[in-house]
Amino acid sequence: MAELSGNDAFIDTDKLIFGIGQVQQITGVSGRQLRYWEEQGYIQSLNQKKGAAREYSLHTLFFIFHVTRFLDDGFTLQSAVDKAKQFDRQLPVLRQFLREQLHGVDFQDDRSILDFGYVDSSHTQRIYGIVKNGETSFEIKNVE
DNA sequence: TTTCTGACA
DNA sequence: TGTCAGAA
Repeated sequence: MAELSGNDAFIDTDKLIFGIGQVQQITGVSGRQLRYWEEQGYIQSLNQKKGAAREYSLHTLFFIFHVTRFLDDGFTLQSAVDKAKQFDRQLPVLRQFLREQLHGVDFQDDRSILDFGYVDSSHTQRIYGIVKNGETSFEIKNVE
């Protein structure tokens, strides 16, 4: 039985690795830049062996993608990296919150309803997240 | 063929 | 940063 590290995901994302060529195709960042970014300590590749072909984790691939987004927004490389790091920090928290508080999703005619369960321990109100016409909102309903 | 390092414009 | 050379 394969062992899943990190989280309880069905796919062991730690085993999803990409070569520098793949990262170039996916993110649009040149190999020259990737090597430079690594040299500057902005990103990290898996095998730090000298002369060996670089490999990047899925996490790093995401990180690089986010950096390019902030770069496109006009940030300097340094601040784009900082922004990407901040974004990275949010992911575990967002995952945990959704995993524990999102009880289900209902699809109705014109809208989707996310069930976030009871508002508090009195169990008198339930809170829902609404997605309708590309807009989102909350709704609280009494459940006597 | 692809990637690596180092170097130059 | 792009690109080129010479070596894995």
